[in-house]
Amino acid sequence: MISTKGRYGLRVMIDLAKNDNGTYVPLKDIADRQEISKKYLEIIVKKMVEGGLVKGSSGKGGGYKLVKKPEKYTVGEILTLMEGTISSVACLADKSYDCPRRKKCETLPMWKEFDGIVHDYFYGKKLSDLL
Amino acid sequence: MISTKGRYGLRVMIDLAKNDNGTYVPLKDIADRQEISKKYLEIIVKKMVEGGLVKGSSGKGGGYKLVKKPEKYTVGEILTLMEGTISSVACLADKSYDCPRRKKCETLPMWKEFDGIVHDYFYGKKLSDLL
DNA sequence: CTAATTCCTATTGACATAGTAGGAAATAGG
DNA sequence: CCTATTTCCTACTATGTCAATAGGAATTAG
Repeated sequence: MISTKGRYGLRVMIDLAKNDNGTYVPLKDIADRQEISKKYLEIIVKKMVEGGLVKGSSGKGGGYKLVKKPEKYTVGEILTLMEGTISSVACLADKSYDCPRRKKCETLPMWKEFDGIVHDYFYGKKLSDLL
Repeated sequence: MISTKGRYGLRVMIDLAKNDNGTYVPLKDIADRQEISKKYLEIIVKKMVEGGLVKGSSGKGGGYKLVKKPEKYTVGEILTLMEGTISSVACLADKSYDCPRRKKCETLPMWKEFDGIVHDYFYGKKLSDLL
């Protein structure tokens, strides 16, 4: 299940794309438009800055802006950053985890196939597709 | 993310299907084969009994058995019972929830489309496909 | 200098997850 | 009837995540 981090994060990205006029967009404006607490959005946006999705600028006239064009972002990369993983099962979320039942597990192939579908869907969808 | 309830539940169903000889299969055997604590499986299987997926019988010679043929179960119905919902976002998980931003939400159509894909995948997959 | 804004740390309440523990009730077979 | 086996039931617990809130420090444009 996608949490508010992923859902709100995506909405922030869309908001930034829609209100991009070259300058920085203050978080307060985004919070007002999206009807999400600005305080909570700070946590969300901080992650996005750390993950390199957006750029922040302090001080008056500051705010946030996208670092590339909306068509260059995939929904997948945004969700993966915000959620940590997009995998549907713990077995596949941690790539380094080597399950002892890997070979005999009857469900693993299904989870892998499903994960592939999910991956293809979200990485095939661009931020610009949501505007 | 599918929790152990859904993952283990599915494995119990597969185990029951594979070891179905007309009689009841004791949980101890399933726990041994699946390498999952029997105590924990009790919680899992209890849900499956309540949900009508399997039938339980107490006492010596007791255990659990499927109530229909493996090809009559979909993975979707099993996961939905165990997880509560299979929806990827809270907005869609609770059918009665009427989001005030429903009309202007730019992400909702995507979540709906994605949920459709997930639904089709899991409800199109039969328990018998996993044997 | 000031107002606006991000940046940073800490805290909280509620809930879910992944179990464990102990025993009561039921039942088949001798 | 007795016993071994098995489900059924209630309770408990530790850990973590979620969804925030709170207060203030640092930064910067005008």
